[in-house]
Amino acid sequence: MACPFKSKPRWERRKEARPQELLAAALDLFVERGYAATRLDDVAAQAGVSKGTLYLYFTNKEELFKAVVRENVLPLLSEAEEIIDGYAGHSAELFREFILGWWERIGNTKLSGITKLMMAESGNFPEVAKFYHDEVISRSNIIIIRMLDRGIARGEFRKINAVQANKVICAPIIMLMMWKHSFSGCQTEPISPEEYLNCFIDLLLHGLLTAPSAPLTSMDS
Amino acid sequence: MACPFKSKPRWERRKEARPQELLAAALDLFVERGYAATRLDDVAAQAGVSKGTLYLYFTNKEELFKAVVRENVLPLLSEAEEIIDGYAGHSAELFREFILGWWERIGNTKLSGITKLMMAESGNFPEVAKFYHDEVISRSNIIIIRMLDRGIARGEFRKINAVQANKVICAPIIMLMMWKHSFSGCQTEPISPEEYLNCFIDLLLHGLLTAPSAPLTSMDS
Amino acid sequence: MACPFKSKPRWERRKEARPQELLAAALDLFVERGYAATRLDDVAAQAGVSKGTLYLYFTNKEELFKAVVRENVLPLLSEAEEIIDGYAGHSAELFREFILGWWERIGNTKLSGITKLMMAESGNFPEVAKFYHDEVISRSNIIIIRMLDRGIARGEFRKINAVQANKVICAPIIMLMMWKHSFSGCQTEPISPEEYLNCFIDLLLHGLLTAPSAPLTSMDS
Amino acid sequence: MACPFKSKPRWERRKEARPQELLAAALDLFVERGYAATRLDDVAAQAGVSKGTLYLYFTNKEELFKAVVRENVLPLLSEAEEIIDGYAGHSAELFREFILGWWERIGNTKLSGITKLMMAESGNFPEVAKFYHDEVISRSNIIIIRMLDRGIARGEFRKINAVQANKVICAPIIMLMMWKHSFSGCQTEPISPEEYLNCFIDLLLHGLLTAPSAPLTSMDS
DNA sequence: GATGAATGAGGCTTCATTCAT
DNA sequence: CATGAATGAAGCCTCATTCAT
Repeated sequence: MACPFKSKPRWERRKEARPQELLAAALDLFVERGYAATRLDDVAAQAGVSKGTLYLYFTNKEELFKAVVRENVLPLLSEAEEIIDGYAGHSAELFREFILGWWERIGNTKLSGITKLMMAESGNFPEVAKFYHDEVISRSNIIIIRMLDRGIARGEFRKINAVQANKVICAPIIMLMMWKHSFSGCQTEPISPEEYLNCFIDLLLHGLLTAPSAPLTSMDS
Repeated sequence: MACPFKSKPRWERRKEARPQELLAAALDLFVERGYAATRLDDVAAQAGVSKGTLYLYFTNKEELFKAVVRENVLPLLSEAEEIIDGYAGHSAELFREFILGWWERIGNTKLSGITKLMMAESGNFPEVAKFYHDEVISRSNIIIIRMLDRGIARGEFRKINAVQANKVICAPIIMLMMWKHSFSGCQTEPISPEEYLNCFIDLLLHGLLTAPSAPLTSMDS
Repeated sequence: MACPFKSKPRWERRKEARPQELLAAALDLFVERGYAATRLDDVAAQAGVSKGTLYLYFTNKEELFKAVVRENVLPLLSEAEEIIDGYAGHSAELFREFILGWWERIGNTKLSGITKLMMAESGNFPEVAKFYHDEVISRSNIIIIRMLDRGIARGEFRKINAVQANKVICAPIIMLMMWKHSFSGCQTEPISPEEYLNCFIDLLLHGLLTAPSAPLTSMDS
Repeated sequence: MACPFKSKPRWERRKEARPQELLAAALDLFVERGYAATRLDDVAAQAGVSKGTLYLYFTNKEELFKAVVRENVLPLLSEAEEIIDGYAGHSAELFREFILGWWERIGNTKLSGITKLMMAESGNFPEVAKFYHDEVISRSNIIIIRMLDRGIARGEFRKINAVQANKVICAPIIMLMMWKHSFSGCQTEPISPEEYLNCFIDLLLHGLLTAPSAPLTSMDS
């Protein structure tokens, strides 16, 4: 939006700036409307260029979307991987920081819309789905499973099935993103992400029961 | 499914059965492809009628969808409300039965696709979203919150914020439905719903930590 | 163009008549402008319908073109095959009748434009080219080769290589069609097809030389 | 191809070589894809310059094409005219040498693609068609007619209508060029140009019949 | 009631040409 | 001279909705 390039002539700077401007516009619109409902005309218009210009930089809609993901999402995964590998404290604290850090950098950002979009439309765009699955979902799963295994190995977590728990734990995180982009016009009392996350962390770590001794034995089956 | 028209002659029965056949076809296709991507041609074709006929029974795509929800989802909510109100046992057991019963009647059914569809496309169809929010989501929330409050009131659950916990608890349930309809072609190792649900119930009730005494005091903030 | 259906209501007759009207319009425009340069909008407009209607009857441009060929060209090939198989006279006379008959039914018709079109654009539309080659060109070649072999077997033609001669003989026939659709605006003195064909038949049967003894021995190499 | 700029420094040579490089690239692509389907981007890219540069040397696509013809085709016509005017032998031998020489210099060359292209697309580009007709076709016709008249005048050819025969004789020559560029992906057994040409010369000179006395009198009509 | 032919706006993509630098 | 970013008209195809019969 801001245009700090006034000292340069309008035209010369474009080669470098255009892709970024287009990616920013594309991110906005993909997040706002979804993949199928985003018209490339509108992306171009929002970036302040004509329809044809977009095709100078991105082969087609699919590649534009992939570029949005590469530009915005993948770096965050790398960052997360590094942080976790270097962490020294209690696994519960790691989880807490991971979840809150994720919220700060993704959940509370336009990027949450990408997650929502892919959950919503992967079925209709298999190529895009495959790309996203391979580049984002697989890596995300590995990150969480690694954290769980770390906690179990250090005796800080109960011995649970990390692969299953990964899915269960992901769910509230993903859902918080989805709610941000679903029924946003309908929520009488919108979710407070902070309270939601604290509630989630609390439940995740302590469970629901008052007494640690479970009243249900059927769980073992 | 049920056919309460036995007393009428066949051709007349057929006439009154039309809406049911259309609703069944619409359910199938909405679930398979989503709202926007479902073509009314295909709905009519799958129901064995012409496209024009569809418009005799349903004003437009939106009303068709609403009718699908009314026909298939709302009765299940009423049923759930009744069961819960009449339950006498431990709240943990109620939760367990609720979750597994939900899986049996919705999650493991085409109906899960409706949930997924609404999460995915509500943003692009505000009218539909409002309808679904008012008729389904609000009522679902009330059901779960009532169960939580019951557990707290009976001293079986910790004193948590039921409104927040509702969201957190819903999340893995909803996500299990979404995964059934997202990246289904990409999953190298598909989720086992049973294991997932057991893991969820276990975590929900017991939490993640080995010791009941939480190592994190920052939770209170 | 003429509309002899006034007694029927406009709407009812369409189902039967539409494909034919569309095929006629498509033939006209394909012949006039070529494959790539023919816009489906124009085909529809010339048939008096909207763009979308065309797609009710033909999947896409390629299928429309194939249908034009199937409707207009293939029946003529069948007819030619029958005539030749039943012919009893001298092979020179058969050739003469074949060529003049071809001129009457194809060359002097819009259909000549199809031949021209395929020669012109097969390279850019491989799928269409394959179809046309398999359905039309191969069969045409077989027809002419059969006539040549017949003449040789009956001692009426010299013993020549029928496969090669087929190509050589086809050439003036095809070229006459091509000229009709190429440089038609440039021809100061347009070709007279009848004179051209007589000249061709004469040359084909008698050759160019005054004396039957060839002055060139190098031909054998 | 030849580089007559050796006396100049390299960078200046390059400047003057630009049009040649562009023409070479244009020839390649026009021949490969046709007139309409050739994109000027590709021409510029193949010549190693930017798209804008192309417009420094050629006003537009049409002028570029004309320049390709002027550069590559017209010199060959002049050469042919000279050879024929200076020929002393039997007209049959002249024809033979003309045809084989044409094959060597045009037919068996990229240039054949120009002929094919003009036959294919002249209808959609009247300006180009007029240019090509005036500069190439008319002159070619004159050349062949002159050879026929020479043969008749010297008593070496039968007294035929040279103007018509010109067309008939051109046809197999042109068609051989067209086949090189049409259905090239479909040909199960591709044409051998040498055999084709020998067959053509043989038929042209001797005709098809076994006996010189024609069995058909209807030819005179 | 039932039909299904017809519509036409709208979306993705291409490419000859222009022009500021 | 040379560049190459930008344009925008145009073409193929889809699909919710209408309506004459």
